[in-house]
Amino acid sequence: MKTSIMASERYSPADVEQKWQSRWDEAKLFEAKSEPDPDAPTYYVLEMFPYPSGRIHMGHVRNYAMGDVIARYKRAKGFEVLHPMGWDAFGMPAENAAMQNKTHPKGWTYDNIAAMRAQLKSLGLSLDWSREFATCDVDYYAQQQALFLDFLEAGLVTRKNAKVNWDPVDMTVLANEQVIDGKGWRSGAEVEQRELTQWFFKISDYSEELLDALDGLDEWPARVKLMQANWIGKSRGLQMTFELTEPYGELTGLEIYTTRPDTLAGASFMAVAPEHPLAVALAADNPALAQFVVDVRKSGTSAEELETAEKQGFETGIHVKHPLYESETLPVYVANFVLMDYGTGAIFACPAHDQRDLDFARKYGLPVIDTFFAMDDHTPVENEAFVPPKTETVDWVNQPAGIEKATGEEAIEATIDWAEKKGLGEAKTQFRLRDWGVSRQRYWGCPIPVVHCEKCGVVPEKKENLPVQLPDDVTFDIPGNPLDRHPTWRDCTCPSCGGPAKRETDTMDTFVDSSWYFARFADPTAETPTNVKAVNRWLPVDQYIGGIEHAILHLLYSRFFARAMQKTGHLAVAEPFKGLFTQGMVVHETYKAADGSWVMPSELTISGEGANRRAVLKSDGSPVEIGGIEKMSKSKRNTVDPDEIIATYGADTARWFVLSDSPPDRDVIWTDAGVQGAHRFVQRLWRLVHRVAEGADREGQDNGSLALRKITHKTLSNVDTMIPALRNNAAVAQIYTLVNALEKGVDDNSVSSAAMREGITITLQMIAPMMPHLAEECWVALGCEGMVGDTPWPDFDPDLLA
RNA sequence: GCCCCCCUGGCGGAAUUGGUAGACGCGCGGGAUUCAAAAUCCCGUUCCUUAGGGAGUGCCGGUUCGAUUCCGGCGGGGGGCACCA
Repeated sequence: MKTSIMASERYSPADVEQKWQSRWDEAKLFEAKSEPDPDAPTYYVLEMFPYPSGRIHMGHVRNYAMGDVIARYKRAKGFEVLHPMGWDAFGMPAENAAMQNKTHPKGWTYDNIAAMRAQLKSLGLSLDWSREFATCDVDYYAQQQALFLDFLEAGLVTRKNAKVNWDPVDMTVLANEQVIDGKGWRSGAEVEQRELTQWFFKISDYSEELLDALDGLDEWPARVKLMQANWIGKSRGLQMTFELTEPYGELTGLEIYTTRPDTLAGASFMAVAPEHPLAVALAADNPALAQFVVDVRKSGTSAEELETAEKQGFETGIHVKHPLYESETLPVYVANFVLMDYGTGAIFACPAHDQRDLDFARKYGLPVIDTFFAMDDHTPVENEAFVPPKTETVDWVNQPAGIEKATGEEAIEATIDWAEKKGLGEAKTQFRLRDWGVSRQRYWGCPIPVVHCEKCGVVPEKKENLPVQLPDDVTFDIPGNPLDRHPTWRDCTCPSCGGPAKRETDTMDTFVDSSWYFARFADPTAETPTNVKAVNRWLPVDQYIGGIEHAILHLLYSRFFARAMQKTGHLAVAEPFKGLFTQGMVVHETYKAADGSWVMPSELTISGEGANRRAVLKSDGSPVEIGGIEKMSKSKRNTVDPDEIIATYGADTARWFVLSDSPPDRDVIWTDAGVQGAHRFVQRLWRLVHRVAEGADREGQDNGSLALRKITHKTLSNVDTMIPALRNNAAVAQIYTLVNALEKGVDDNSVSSAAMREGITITLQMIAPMMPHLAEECWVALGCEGMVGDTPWPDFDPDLLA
């Protein structure tokens, strides 16, 4: 059957794209085989799975288009490819929607998934939909509960008290970023600091390993590794005890931690955290101190508040001996700027060399000792502390270890040695990384599978009793966790003594759900968390792609989880993601109407250019201010709906545009002109293919054939290195150059039909990962065999590269 | 405050290891086609210029036969962490 299409006819994506999506489906082209050829190399490409908010946005289009290029390319290269999709489906938005719209989180979530699945399918992604799951599927969270129990048994989970932000109206714990100006972001209620017993994963046991193993991740962006290293925050210092001048009860000394023992000679006072055992003990007998502790606690823990919070202290009347000068003593304060959960919760303060200590010293009239550097231009410390440089050599005076000329680092090491020899303290490595608190006082999450028994205490649920399933009959008409007030759900039998008991009503942080989903994709129906054989065949993920905003939490938690799963026998590898790529955002200009409201791009007309660009409302022609280029967001109304773009130009144009303009790790600016340019190329290629097809039997003069073949193979060689490096913008530019040459060859009839056909065929194979529908349709128009999506990647001829 | 990254035409950006700066696209200018438009095609497009050239990758300096690329300083923009002692 031959369809005759005139070269003047325009390519119509609407007619074509769905057809090819169905054909790929029918051929099960993208399903990873369950019994694969053991000799075939495997490749696991994964994009961070979406939260089912309701509709996809351009960021999704970019993310999934990038992954799809790799997946289709590797497939053509002969790899057995796993490219799955799922849904990060638990979380607060579903509950907020339930409260606002009187829906049920479950219905809301699954409706959203259905809508977004259809949208994703319209993009023509080479996804293995047979492996799809949502983290709120009972089958998934049941296995997550099994994992939790295994972790608990392996000593990777602990239960302890933690200070949290408590919203007394919504009756829930809030994350720091949900506290705005000391008030709950939803309720507006004054947030309280509460101490609650919470479940924690002991990620801090792995601080050293998570840090060291970063070195081995050579396919990760250096930036992400650095951010994780900073977050883990390893520091070396001295832990030492300052002797009290007279014992307080049992206590004879105050243990502190410092990373700058070299500044010991400048010590002027001591400070302990309000939660420090010494402070607590003193407060018991001292109402003024007790009141001080309460006052200090009232202030929030958010970043902004801490930044502006003034240093506050309470003089305890207790003193310690100065370790260097027998005759001197140092007063001990309780201070709001000392953190209980870092180091020992107590510090020695050296105001001359630490800004915080200086601020405190000036406020409370404490001495500032700045005489122990023989700096040439030594100026006395006033209101700015002098921080001794770590890597520059300076002259020291009165240095405890007797140092005279050394860098800060050398001085620190020498002082630690000195202190160890004198028996004052010992070298100690501290990490900033804290244990991961996973308890959430929420309904729409994975129930923590433990039981509270009056007789036995906290008891893990038995595995055979899993899953602990969320009840469907809950209401959201009053604040708080519906699980807490459910009439019967909490009632259960103690797995230990068989007596009556109550279920834990906290659910897990949704970051837990996303910390192992990549392993579940290897066999999403396994009756254990992972099918060990399958998971070890596919993992680690060869190429993981997602936003930089997950550089720390999600990626670090997943790295911890892989280790925990390794320890509990669910996984063989410690690092889940071999290659990582963090893509930039899709950004767009913003527009503001005269009344200050944001205006959507589709509501206005733009004319002129440069300084003369003007925007007016389509409705009434009133002027609109053109604002900055920002991340697409609903609040700024600068979004472009993928559905509309697909309806107007087709999925291929949208994909081509987000892949072409900007380097993949940078932001791409969405512009109408850019999309039209991308679409212009779609039509150009379509016309070119037909001109070649129609001229197939016409012999060219052939004097341009060799030159064209050289360009063809050079382009192929370049694209072949650019696609695996995700340098799609560069690959696109290469393809443009080739297409320009092909058009020229057709125009001046200077190329043999064989060389022309080779050029156009290779072009189609190169664009197939990016614009798969167009490539298939052109493939047919040229009369090529089978589907281009099922055709091996072409080899370039090295002889033609010179 | 600490840590890190970036800076190339009107715009997004190319330039494999230090070797022809500005590929490719967008925009813009001119032209062709058209009754006209859309669509399409062709030519031009870093700046200055006395038309022979000259300058040029944020600025100043250095290394080098040669620097967008390496080193030092300054300026501008962006990001991460943050009372972490």
